[in-house]
Amino acid sequence: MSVPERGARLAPGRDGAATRAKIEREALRLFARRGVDATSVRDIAMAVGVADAALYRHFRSKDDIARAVFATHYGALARAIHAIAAEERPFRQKIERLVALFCTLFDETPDVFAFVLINQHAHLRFVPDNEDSNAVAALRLMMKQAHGRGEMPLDDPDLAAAMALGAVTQPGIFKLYGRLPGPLTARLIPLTEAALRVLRVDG
Amino acid sequence: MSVPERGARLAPGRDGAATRAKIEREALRLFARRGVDATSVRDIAMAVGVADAALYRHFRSKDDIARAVFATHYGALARAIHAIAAEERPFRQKIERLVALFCTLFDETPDVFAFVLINQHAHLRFVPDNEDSNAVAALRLMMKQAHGRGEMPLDDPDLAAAMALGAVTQPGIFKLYGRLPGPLTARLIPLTEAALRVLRVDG
DNA sequence: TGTACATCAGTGAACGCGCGTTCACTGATGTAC
DNA sequence: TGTACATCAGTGAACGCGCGTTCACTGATGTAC
Repeated sequence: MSVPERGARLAPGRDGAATRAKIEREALRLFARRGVDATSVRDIAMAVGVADAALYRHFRSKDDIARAVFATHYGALARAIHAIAAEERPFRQKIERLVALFCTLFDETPDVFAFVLINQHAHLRFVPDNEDSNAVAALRLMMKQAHGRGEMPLDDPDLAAAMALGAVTQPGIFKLYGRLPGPLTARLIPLTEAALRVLRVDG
Repeated sequence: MSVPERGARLAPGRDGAATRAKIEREALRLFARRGVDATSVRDIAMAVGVADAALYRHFRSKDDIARAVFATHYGALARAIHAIAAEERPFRQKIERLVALFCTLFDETPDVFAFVLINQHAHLRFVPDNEDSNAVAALRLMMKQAHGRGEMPLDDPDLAAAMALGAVTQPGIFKLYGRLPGPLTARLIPLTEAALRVLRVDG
């Protein structure tokens, strides 16, 4: 057959795209739990079930793996925020949806949350400052729009974004340390309320 | 002389306590800017102006240096917060003083802020959970007290501490990334206002 | 359909580098008598 | 005060380990004619 059928059986571990995806998945898991530096190339290879050298068929270096994992998840977050910003709704509802997005992200994929949070310091300087790649730029845009439309009184979009973001993510960090029990989604109402009050959008 | 006078001249680099202090100082600077893993023992020794092996006269290992630096500054922060919590004042004023403390800390010693922030993940699990060693425990106590006295309505001290802490520290992180210009002290009023509103202490 | 060749995803072994740490040693300062 | 010894803060060289990465090679799959 010239074109492989969907789901065609290949020799075990011979599907390149699947292996690459598995490398990203296992690397995320290990990076999130131990940190990038404490995770060796051999650790990742062992988790994937291949020899160390096989990783270099899919990525140019260990750093390349870390960058790819970060770009994937941080970019997805940025686009999700940007999509909410672009919706036709009152600002108040956008904030509600945003807080729900963060809580869901945290509860369903805590590894993504932990990895992005801890590694932002290392990677953020290489992320372009546009709303489709940079979650913070997307947040900033949302604040700027809301202020321009008279829906939010704070006139500094960066400060507004920082304060609201912190009020929501810091509880996530506390949860990582075991200081807050239960799913974050259970705190949806107080967290949304806090974000709205920081931004002075309440009544 | 049997007891060295204060300020007595020793042979250059022969004052043990001074060298130890300088190691902690230079290690903090390097750890804050590059991270612990990216800083080698040789880097620290070179910054101090001694041979690598000399560090081992003062610390048992590189990790011991990192732990000492973290304990020093994180402990000082915890005690400062605890001292504010213990003052005889209205809660509102305590929050004002707390936000001022964070802003001053950030503006005057950004290396301390960056180091503690980035390395909390690695060290916090070894910090005891009492108000004199753990900044978060001190904050928690302050929230619990305020709620007990009817000065702050939120009944979950951990969640309250997390949300207020995040609203204030995240702008500091933005400043580290160059997203917020000028000293943080210049934002004292909006930051205090944000913290008070998160905690529903405003009027 | 068969044959020859290219490509692709994998292997195991090795390489060299930088790292944290240890070693034997030095010389200045402190202490005992 | 002088002498003998202990302690302390430093040195330069070396060690071994684990790391990221490279290498030559293998065998399965895809492609051309």
